[in-house]
Amino acid sequence: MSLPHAILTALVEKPSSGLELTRRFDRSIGYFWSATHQQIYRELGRLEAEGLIRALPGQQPARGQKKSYEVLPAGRDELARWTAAPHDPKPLRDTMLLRLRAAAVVGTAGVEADLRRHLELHERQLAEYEAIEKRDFPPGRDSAEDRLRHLVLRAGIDLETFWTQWLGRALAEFAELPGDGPA
Amino acid sequence: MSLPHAILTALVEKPSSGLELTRRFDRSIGYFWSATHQQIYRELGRLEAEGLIRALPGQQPARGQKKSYEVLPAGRDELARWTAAPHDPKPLRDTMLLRLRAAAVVGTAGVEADLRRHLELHERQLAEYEAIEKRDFPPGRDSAEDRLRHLVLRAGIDLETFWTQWLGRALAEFAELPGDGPA
DNA sequence: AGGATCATGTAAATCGTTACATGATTAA
DNA sequence: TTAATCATGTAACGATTTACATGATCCT
Repeated sequence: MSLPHAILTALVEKPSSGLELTRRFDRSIGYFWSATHQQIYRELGRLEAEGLIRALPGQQPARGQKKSYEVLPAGRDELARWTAAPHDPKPLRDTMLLRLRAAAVVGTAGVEADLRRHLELHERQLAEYEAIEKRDFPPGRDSAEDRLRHLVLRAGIDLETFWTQWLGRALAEFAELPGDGPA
Repeated sequence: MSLPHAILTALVEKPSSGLELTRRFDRSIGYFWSATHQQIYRELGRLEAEGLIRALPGQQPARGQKKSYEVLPAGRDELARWTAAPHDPKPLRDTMLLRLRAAAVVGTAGVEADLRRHLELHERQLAEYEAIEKRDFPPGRDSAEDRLRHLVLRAGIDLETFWTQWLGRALAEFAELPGDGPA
């Protein structure tokens, strides 16, 4: 039940159309919450029906016409309520870890190449986050919003750092391992 | 499409009944792939229908009767194929990070208590993983399977370490922040 | 005999992904 | 004028979650 609140957050930050939201969910928002345009349009419809957002006035609702939304007071209240409410952390679900556990019983053939590919992907992501940090959070300027957003970006940086280190360690292990046998 | 392969991995490690699998998905398997008993029973049915697993012979299929499964050769082949195939890493989706981003626009009231609660939960999880590491992976003994399983556990330990550190930093930020205003 | 727990399922709702459909705008 | 792209959707399916249902076994 987080997608509607991700959209509310994005719209409070800046009223947007469905496609603009989609773009933002591929960039900054997407660093901690991803969504496709199909999810976004469906959810925009629901949020509007519930009276939490509304289309900006002065726009005809024709298909193919741009339609921007803004958050209504009820939407802001709901977002504040959700943000303050306790939520349990979700258990981890990671395919690569599962594949390594599987490799322990069916053999390691083929996994190493994908470990290397993942390492490259995470290194690229890490470099992108660090560029954003340098650009958007220079030392000194620190409003409360800035510090919170910087904190979120730090989580992304630290997580990508973890993955690059762990994948490096995994590849080092593979180098020492015997062949591809099922054990 | 990873749940069937998580179940195959578990069953290759040791043939089990649905409830036994459920218990294992609350313990070791669950450290990187969680599943409820409803998912597990449904998937066991599918895997059996596809001829990848079978009920251990010599058991009547009555309701409420324990029924154990083992992996057939076709199941082991499918698991090896899936393990070797490339998979893209899934984008991050984390509720706490989203809530902090939301807090930047609707105010931080109430979040701090849950940050503290999460910190405790992650500290407990980290302690549990470290106890397992001490118990199951003493230095010296290192078969190929052991090294791979240890690697997976290390990921869990490092991830929990990241969270405890990041949550600590977040709480330190909150201590320096002004009141609960929407910015 | 009765209740707790073990064990296996069913049903319904929501969420997420993939594929497809359709109108509007812009540029060759 | 036609092709590409912008923009908004629909449809279908699979995965996940929550709630409920039911038989078997064990203990008192």
